[in-house]
Amino acid sequence: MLERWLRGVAESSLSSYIQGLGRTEDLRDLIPKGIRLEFPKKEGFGEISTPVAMHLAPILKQPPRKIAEALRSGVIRHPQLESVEIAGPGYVNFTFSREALLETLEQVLDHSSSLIVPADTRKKLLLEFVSANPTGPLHVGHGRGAAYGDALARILRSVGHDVETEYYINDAGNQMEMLGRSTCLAWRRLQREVPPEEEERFLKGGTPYKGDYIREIADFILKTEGLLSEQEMASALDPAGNEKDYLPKFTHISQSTIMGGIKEDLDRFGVSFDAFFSERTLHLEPAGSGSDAISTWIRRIGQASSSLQDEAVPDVYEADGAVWLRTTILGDDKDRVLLRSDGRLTYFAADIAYHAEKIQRGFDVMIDVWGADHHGYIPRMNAAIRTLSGLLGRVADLRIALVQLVNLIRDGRPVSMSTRGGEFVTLREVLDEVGVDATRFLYLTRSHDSSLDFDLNKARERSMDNPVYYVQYAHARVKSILRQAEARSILVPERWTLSDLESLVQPEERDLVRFLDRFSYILNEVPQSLEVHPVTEYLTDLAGRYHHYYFHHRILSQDPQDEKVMIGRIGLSIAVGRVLRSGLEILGVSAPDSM
RNA sequence: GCGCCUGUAGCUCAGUCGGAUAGAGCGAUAGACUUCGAAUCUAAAGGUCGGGGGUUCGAUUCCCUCCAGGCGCGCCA
Repeated sequence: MLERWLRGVAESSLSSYIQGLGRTEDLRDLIPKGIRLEFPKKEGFGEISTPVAMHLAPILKQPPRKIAEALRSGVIRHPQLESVEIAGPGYVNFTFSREALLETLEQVLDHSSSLIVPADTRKKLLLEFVSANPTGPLHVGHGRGAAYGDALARILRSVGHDVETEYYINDAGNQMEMLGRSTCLAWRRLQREVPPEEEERFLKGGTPYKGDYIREIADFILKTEGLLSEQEMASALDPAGNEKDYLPKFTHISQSTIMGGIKEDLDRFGVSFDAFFSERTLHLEPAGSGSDAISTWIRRIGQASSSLQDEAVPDVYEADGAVWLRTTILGDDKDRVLLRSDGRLTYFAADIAYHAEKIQRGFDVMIDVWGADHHGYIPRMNAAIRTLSGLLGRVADLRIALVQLVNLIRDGRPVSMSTRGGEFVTLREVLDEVGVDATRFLYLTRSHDSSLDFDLNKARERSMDNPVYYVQYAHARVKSILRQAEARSILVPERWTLSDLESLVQPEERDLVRFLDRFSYILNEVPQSLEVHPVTEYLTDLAGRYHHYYFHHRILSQDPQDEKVMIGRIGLSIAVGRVLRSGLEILGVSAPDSM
């Protein structure tokens, strides 16, 4: 809040200085990135600092200290600032007045005002995440994507954006058939031995899905569908025979069972989606064959592009009996097939259709959260988006966030995982073991772009290795103090005024107040960076500062003479509690009143 | 072979799209509960920012190169 204000006055001060030099450019033209503001960690460099004078010096051909001086004289008259100092080669260090800081505290305590200053422009965003294939339960890797995507959605909403979240279900293609065959085979095994030749023939040389969940589904089918005669079984398992009747049934039951389990897990994890989008629906349209089919198909998606009806789609061509998209123009290794020579669409083609659909729904920005193993997919998707932009006549903005691997650690050793072999730790198992709060928080302590070591032993510990408890404890501590105050019948103001807070004079108090003010700033950085971990880091830091304060200054005084001081400190505590609760909620973590 | 991510204290990691003396936690060391919750706090210790070049007034940050680890390179999804 103070940061936002300071940015404004600094901009106008520098702008008038630049005009005074006889230059016609806008400040934004000279430094497109804007004025850089920093929060110095060291004492003595002010509360907010800027090296902007050094950035402008070579552009304006003026000495940095001179620019700094101009900036200083332009802002110093504001009562919000206690001092503005120029240091070193040309840093400008701002220190806020006590009144300005107390006013921000008053705002934090005002329940009618939001803790968070909204972004300048409200955008319509579509956030797609998790999108795990419905061929098996969510594992720890999906869990990280779920925690990240959900927290990102909450943060983007908290700063005022209009966010829709979506889960793309890959319910088409070979994998679904293989899923059906896998459960069918397992179901068969529940009745009698299956000779290897029969298994091989049935699976058509493919690799079946394994794992307990396949057997459980088979068991479920056995219970609901019963046994079949040997003759019926034989036809059910014959790849050339009766599979049309049986296989879709197995596929359907398997998929809906797995998807139901995924939704249960997400629900328990506190992750919700506005919509689930089925890939299969995209394959129903259109008919046709060859490059003509893909063109009409893409056009049908882009109904807005009526002017293109009879033109060839750019970058789409036919070769080797298949239809290709020229993705190499945007750095892909090779062009990619859209329509196979057998007339079926590829996964990529469907994904393009899906994104075309997104674009037409009118989102300003699409954000896709993918597992890191999909990074090779980025160039072709960017190429596709470019083609779609031309086709649909509007520029589409796609941002892709890759979530790196999760390494589970137990007893100091990595837990080996292999999805193919059905050996993996499910999200559900982790939630059973360490709980929702710790799991979510730990997933968000590192940048999504770095691989994460998830230590199951430490996740269960209640130590500083497990910062979720540290933060929750600070919140519980605030609540505990308030309970004490109530028990002692201390009169806490319902509506806080500056005079209630004037007693806050300690350096630790000032530090806390200005740190509370930074909450909004941290959240407002997220839409650009798409990084969520600064929020967990901020909360951990805030909790630490409060614990520190608590140990050095008694909040509830024994001495009735100190009532004024006590009220101020209670106010500060309430403010810390509000920000901690708000921050934890934004991460999808609970803020218990007692632990 | 090519591409993406990573390499910072013993360990796990921050480091704000080039800025001031590189920061936390854990672990190890020494301390603090007759007082608001010790799931906490305090103190000191710990660094050739993977190696080497380059650009710059200034590089952990940008460029090149090498080394190490992870992941990916289908008319699979």
